[in-house]
Amino acid sequence: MKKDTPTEEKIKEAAKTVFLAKGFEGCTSREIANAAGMNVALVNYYFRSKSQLFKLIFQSAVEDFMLSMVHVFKTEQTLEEKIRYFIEKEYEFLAKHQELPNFIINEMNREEGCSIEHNHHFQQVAETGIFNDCIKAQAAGRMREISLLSMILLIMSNCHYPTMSRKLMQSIHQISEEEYAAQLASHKSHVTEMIVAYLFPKNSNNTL
Amino acid sequence: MKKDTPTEEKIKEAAKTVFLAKGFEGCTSREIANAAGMNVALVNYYFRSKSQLFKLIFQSAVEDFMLSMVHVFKTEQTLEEKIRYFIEKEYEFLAKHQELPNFIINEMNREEGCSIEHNHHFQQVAETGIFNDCIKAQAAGRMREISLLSMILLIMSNCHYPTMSRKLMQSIHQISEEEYAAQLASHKSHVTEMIVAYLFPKNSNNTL
DNA sequence: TCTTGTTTTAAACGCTTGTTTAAAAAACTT
DNA sequence: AAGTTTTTTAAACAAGCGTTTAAAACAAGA
Repeated sequence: MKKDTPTEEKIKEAAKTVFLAKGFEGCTSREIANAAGMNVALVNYYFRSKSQLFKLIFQSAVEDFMLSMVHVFKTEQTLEEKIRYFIEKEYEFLAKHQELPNFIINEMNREEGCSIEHNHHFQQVAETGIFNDCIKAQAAGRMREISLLSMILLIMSNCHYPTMSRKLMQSIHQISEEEYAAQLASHKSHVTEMIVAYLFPKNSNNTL
Repeated sequence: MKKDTPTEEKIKEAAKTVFLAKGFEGCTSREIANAAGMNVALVNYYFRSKSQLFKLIFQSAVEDFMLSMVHVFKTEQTLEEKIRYFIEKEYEFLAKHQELPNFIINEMNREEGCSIEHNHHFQQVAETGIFNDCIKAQAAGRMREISLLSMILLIMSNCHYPTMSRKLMQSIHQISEEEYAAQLASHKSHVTEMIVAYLFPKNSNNTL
């Protein structure tokens, strides 16, 4: 992997910012070039086309996304601790990368949109052994019988949606950016306790 | 409210389909006109501009969205029953209008995007008394202490996200549209039990 | 049937889009 | 320093965009 030129790097950075904020169709090549302080032609000189550049950014966004999971699941903890820690880290990560879930989901839904490179990333997550741990825990009766998909959906839904619907919720409840961020912090605890209580029902020390 | 002409109606219908599928920036005036089998100029003749037409569609989408809630909350049931029934109806509704949550959330996030008309719709939901019921139930200790925003987030997250992330989840788990739809059905039960168990912790008959 | 007003059409408008070009500037190489 | 390659530039390209126009087609009343 040879090093990128400074120009190449600046364009990539600008592209990431602009694409994440506005999506592929919501911005122009010139907008990206301006954000990078470069000539428009350089976008095509270094990346051939707008869509080629987008694919690059999209793949790296998916990578960011997945790597934050892998890191958590590699730790030495009980399954329940891992899930608690994961939700914690996910909220932390999403606070820094607010547009990421929407960006990925939109792009996947778009016609002629990018697809995720042959589940290579998901493979990495699987290799942490997290899913095997779940299956074992279920067999031992320590964890509720639930499909992996459902489990992932439960966790993702309650982590991603609150960030994705930020503007909608602010509008509905008439609250500011800061108030919403504060609400998210307490929501995170609810989410954690709710999911843990549901997935590990034997630990019935879950009152108020 | 005077009746629309057939042409006007056809364009609106086509616009709803196209806008919901591709978003404002993802489609063209000509695309909408073609879908309606009409001349491009008619879009401007009847609706002045593409964005004016979009605003119309957006507002009606928000209305659909909210009215499905109002209907459920007006029924005569206990709070717990209402929430169960709501999740049931919401999954049913979303199966028919898959693009709706993404459409609204995207539009709210877009710069220069539409905003929701001064919480008029949310007011309607509030008028069903559902929120007062919650506050009362919390005061009586029948319901967990949790902010209204958090409660709404819990329910919305677990209803909307599974539909919104359909393509992403299919790609990750390598399953077909039909398989995913089937999984959603069983996921709905998990979501219902999990949320009800968390919101009404005294009914501790929630084992496996 | 002629007149008036409305609806529909094809064509054009000016502008922006992604991309290419050909020349200028800068950076290496020997 | 001269020659060669790489990088950057301003300008242009065709295509597509939202919108307007002016004429044609249609409808309704007198």
